[in-house]
Amino acid sequence: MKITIGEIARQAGVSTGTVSRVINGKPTVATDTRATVLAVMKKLGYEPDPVARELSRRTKHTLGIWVGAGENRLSPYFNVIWRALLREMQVRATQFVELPVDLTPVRRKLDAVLMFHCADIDQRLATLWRRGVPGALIGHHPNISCVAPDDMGGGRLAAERLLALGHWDLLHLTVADEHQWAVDRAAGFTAALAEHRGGSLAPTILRGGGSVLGGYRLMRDAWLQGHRPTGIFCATDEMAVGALGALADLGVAVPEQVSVLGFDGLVDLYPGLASVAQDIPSIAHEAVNLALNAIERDAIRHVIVPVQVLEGATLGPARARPAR
Amino acid sequence: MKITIGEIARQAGVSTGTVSRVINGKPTVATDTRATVLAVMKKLGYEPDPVARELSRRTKHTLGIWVGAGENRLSPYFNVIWRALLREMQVRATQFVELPVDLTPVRRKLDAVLMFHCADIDQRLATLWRRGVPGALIGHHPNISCVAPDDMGGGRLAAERLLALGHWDLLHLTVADEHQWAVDRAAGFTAALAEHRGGSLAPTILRGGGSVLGGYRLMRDAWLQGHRPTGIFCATDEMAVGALGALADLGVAVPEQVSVLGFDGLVDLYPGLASVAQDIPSIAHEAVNLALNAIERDAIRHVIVPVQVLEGATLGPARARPAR
DNA sequence: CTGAAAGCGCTTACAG
DNA sequence: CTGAAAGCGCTTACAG
Repeated sequence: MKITIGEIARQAGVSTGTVSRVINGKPTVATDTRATVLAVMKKLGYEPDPVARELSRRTKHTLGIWVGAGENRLSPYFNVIWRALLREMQVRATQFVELPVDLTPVRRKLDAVLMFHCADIDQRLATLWRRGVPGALIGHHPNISCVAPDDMGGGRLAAERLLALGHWDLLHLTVADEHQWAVDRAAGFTAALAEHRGGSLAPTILRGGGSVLGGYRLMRDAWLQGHRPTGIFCATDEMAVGALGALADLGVAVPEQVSVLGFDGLVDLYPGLASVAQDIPSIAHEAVNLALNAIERDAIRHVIVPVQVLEGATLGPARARPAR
Repeated sequence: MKITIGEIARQAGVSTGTVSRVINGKPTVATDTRATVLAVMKKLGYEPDPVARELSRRTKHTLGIWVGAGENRLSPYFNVIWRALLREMQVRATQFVELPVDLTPVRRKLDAVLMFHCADIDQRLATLWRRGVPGALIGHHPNISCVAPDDMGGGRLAAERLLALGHWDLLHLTVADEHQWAVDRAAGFTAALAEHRGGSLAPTILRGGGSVLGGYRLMRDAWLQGHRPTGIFCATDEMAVGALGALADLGVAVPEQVSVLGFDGLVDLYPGLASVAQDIPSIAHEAVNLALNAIERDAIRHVIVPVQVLEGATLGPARARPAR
């Protein structure tokens, strides 16, 4: 039998109204009443039915997702985070609508808008402000609640992992466009290498397209121009896949001759790909949280979600350093 | 004011129960009563509230989506169809769960399962049959309701479009794996070329990986081996993007020297890409329909959704044929 | 701080 | 074939 609010109320000896209040964190509940109810809920493993909540709430929450014009909606990363967002909203039974790039004709009432960081973010925030719609952002901005992966820390982790494997000639492939995440990943990587105890190292940084083909071309051209790195850190897994493709075409053995480390954690992209993984479910969870909180005009919060290195077959010890 | 079932009932002069019955297509409604209600619904632009339906339905429908082990869940195509499916289920307020490759440990009751065609489809159908779970398939199979794009017809359309532009040396890039859709696209393409009034043509067919990189390599190698087609038909847009990348690297002008036509209609993948477009929203709609109908043990149906050629900048008239 | 009650928009036995 | 009524699982004024 599905366990409902009524059952909780019965076992806790209170009314369903009170149970509802504790579920929704209303302040008007006595501390010990709250404790009792919470205890019963936990004991029974109760979870509110999102469908019922949505139906009974007078004003339904609908969240708009506003994707920038430049965002590649077909990229694997976007794919994964999009699914995570939808799943999150499904759990909360929140309606969502994907907003067109041009918001002008949208008449529908939006309770809040979730955005990805994009070039014209300031303009977008102004638009929302004008319409009085609160929002949250996946990315960085001082004037709005944000959530982002720890790009800088991830860059450091990448460096540390490669250093631990003895790598001494590092290449960083990243995107030509000035994305904050790309800047941060490169900065973290560079900083950690500079601080290396075994002697300060500076990576070669090459910039190009962020897709598989971009990574392919960067890697191929770098190799043909004589670059012979021991370790390669790519700003995205897509670029890493491209780089691996180029290395394969060039007959370079991975990881024997060179190690490759990606960023994002989309290991399904390539069997055995090592990557600095984002915690995408957490990012999605926080993002929806922030957007929903923004409806209540909560304080602006900035959340940084940790990343971690996923080991893989593309990572190995560095080849020996030639005697100087 | 939101328009509800009660308002319809009032204006149609019937009870809400009756309105509900016509909404749900129950047979026990008089023909003219049904007509009246339908008319009022249309006049008011009424749409049932999916949340309310879901809540009041005694047994909630939950649809499982069972993705094959070999399916690339990060591909743009999968991406798009997945989103279309979720949107469809959102509209119907149907719960959905993504099923693990191994169904054995799944205890949750599934009302129906939606699958993509995959290598071990027979085995999967047997599993469902054993568990008494109905299903539907995106792809082809005689024993279950299916929906698929018109792959064969799309192959023909591709040929006809290229012939109309005067192309006379055709290359078809496709996947090495024996997917039914790939077989059908190639078959339609080949058949239409063979029937060409200006004289029967046979395309060169090259097989490789289905990704961007696969298309890149096939195209590059073909060109380096001396192939000089006037028109190229790729079995997927991803391959087309790869082929375009290779042509760019080789300094071949598109469409002046060679035309490229993809398949799927994911034009966001590459600005100006011409493609035989699938009607993905319709496919998703039909798929969810079939799965839901399967719950009622409806007859097996096979639906083929039409495709159409999307023009684009990668398509142009063929270069002149050298005198023989 | 808390309870009793109405209501969200639909569906579905139960009668007739 | 159709209506009246109960109910899905919650939330929220309204009283107290």
